[in-house]
Amino acid sequence: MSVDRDHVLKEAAALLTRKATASMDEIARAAGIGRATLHRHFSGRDALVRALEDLGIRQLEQALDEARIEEGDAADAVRRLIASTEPVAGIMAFLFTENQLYEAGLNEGWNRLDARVNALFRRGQEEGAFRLDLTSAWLTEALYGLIGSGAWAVQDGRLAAKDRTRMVAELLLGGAERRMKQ
Amino acid sequence: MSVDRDHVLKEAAALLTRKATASMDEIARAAGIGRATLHRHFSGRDALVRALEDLGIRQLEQALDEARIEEGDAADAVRRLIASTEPVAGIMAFLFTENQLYEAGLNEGWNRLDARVNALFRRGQEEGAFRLDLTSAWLTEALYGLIGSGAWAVQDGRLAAKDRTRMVAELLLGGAERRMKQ
DNA sequence: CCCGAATGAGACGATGATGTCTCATTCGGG
DNA sequence: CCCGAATGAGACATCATCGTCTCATTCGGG
Repeated sequence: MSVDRDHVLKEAAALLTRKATASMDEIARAAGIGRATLHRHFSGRDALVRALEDLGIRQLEQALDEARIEEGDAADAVRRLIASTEPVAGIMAFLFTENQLYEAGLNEGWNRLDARVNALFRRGQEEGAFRLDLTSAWLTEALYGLIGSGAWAVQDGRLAAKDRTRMVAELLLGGAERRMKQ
Repeated sequence: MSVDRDHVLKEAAALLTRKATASMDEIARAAGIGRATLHRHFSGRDALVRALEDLGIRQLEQALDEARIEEGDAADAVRRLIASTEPVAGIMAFLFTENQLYEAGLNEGWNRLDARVNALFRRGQEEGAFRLDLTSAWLTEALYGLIGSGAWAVQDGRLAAKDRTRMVAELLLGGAERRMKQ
């Protein structure tokens, strides 16, 4: 009987990723519940989006932990990170575009994640694994962008789901890694 | 007196890229005209967005022509392409996300552009300049995504405008180019 | 089995955006 | 200079969505 809050959020993310202007009624239908019930769990659209942000941040943070990005070879850490973002990619794609639309640097948790990812790329640069002419800020930005692109491409059938991790990782790292020989 | 249609579209694109839900009134103000006048030129919001798509496609096509992507070294062609998308990057970022939201493969002009960019990457692969394990479809997707990421990063001040072309091109090509030595 | 809590369906007023319209003003070509 | 075309401001009805509310129904724990 009781509604699974996280399930609702996941359905909402999936729908909003495709159609950012979806109405509360559409979101409710997509989650398989009534509009009234949706309002009982999220006081309004803003609250829903904020909860969505929280879920995304929580899950991405979990992905960062699982990937143990602070350990071992930086390039491998990036590969593990991309692999473990697999189930979060949809929500990330939504939040990534959403964040462009509103003022940036607003969310505390997001800044914390950003710093962690940034640190990973900086570590890679300091260890000599990553190029220095591409800033770690840009590499971070590119990581988000490519994960989003990958998620969309999979969603629209332009990319096989099983290839997503490899395609994103190979493209990003191929550009980020320092070349032995040009 | 007469309103510059393209100028209105550019202002609209700039605003909508930041705030996709901007009202017709906001768009009109941003373009420096009255709401009534905006309606005189674009029968409705849908018509405006469609005109925006046309402008973006037209300008991107022009960028493809200017870059002469069919000529010379494929990697250099990609660099030229990214460089000449500089002034269109904002609109592209908007259209890229917009296209995710609506059903894909709908627009004729867009498919034509897609085919051209795709052909560029395929040519690079056939000429041995690009890796074969990353599909040309994915490289195309990644190009759009990185251009969008770059445009947003510049817009939000996270990336210097003068570095945009190089950052996008280096990251994309570094990943796309076949390595002599791993 | 039974009762309370949670849900779905739908009505309701409020709100904001839309598209159309009018009218006074302004611009620019002839 | 003058007249017509284009514009800006705003009024107006319409429409979609929102958030709240009610009520019948259903689910599940005790």
